Amino acid sequence: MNIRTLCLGILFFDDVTGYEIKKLAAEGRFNHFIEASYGSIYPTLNRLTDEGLLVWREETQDGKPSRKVYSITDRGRDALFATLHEETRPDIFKSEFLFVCLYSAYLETDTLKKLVSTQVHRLREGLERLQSAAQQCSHPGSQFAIGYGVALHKAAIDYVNENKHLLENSPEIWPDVAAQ
Amino acid sequence: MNIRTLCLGILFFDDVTGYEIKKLAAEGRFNHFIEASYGSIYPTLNRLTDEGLLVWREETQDGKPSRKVYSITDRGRDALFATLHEETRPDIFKSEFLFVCLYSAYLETDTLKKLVSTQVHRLREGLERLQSAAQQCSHPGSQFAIGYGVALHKAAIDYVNENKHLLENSPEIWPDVAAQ
DNA sequence: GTTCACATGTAACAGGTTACATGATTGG
DNA sequence: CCAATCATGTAACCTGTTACATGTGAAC
Repeated sequence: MNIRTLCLGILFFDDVTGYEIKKLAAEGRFNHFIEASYGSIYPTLNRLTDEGLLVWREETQDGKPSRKVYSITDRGRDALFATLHEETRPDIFKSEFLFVCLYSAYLETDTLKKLVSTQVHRLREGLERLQSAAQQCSHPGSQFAIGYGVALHKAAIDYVNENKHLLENSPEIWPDVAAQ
Repeated sequence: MNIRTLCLGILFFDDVTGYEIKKLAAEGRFNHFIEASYGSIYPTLNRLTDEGLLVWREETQDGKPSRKVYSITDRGRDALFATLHEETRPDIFKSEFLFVCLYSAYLETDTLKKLVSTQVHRLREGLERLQSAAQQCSHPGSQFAIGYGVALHKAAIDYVNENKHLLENSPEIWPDVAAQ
């Protein structure tokens, strides 16, 4: 999913600024399956505007800098839906955590304990973000997508808690540690 | 997880060729959380060799082209373990499937049915790949990592099967479809 | 005879990120 | 006064993919 489609997709729901797109991607209904930086968002918004898929208006606010609020155009909606009808590419999952786990038999108990606790902590944070996003979006597609994330986060937390002993006791390497 | 570390990580377990690294990343114990193309693997192997982290030998085989079999050096192992001790970056999950789901209320029933069946099909394939990898790797770290993937794939399949009605019936848009 | 699996590699390109640059206003 | 939040943007860089280029031998 590229930044271009993300911008169109967010602007389909709401008129927002580049700044807010980053927030929504990090915290809103998109939070668990997409990411974006300012360095990609702002140039993309300008390009989409040049192409006539977006328009913007300047909004002055007191107490805050003025901002460029973008809206999607009819042509923008068409472009979005053309993309939505293309065949989806497979999901991408990358995990440094699991990579390190492969070498658990060769790592110190402290390293492994920290690795696991960091992962569980991140999963719990992710779960909380999802649950707070779920309260803000009532419409069915978003509920489905957030529910998917919740289900996977819960499954991951449960799995790690039930199986972390496979990592942390390494009888081949530290029999004394395993014995305690 | 970059290709450099992937190469070192695979070569820690076995002496292999660039061609096999791609296969292992796609089918072996790494299959669900990493990806790599030849265009990144071959230049990386050459660079790691220049840096003294790998060595290679030519193996002639009858019936097949000769091949360059790489081995990790002591310095390569050191570099790998230095990386394994760095703080892991959070997992990355990207899903065009979930993105499209957000717009379910605006998509045709056929499009949604195909979307869901493609996703379930891919998840089942992924699950099979994981289960066949599990049979090949007995050591604890790999079992943990593969088990994590299995747990998440199963959770995803269950979630989609139990909740796809949220996507496919869109009463706001097609009341007649919802009524049947 | 042509397709498949094996095998290695390059070059152009795409799609990002990171760090930098700027600046207003609020709250501690 | 300093940090944080809001707000926009650029430029250099990095990492990796795609497409191309090449070649062997087996199986059908």
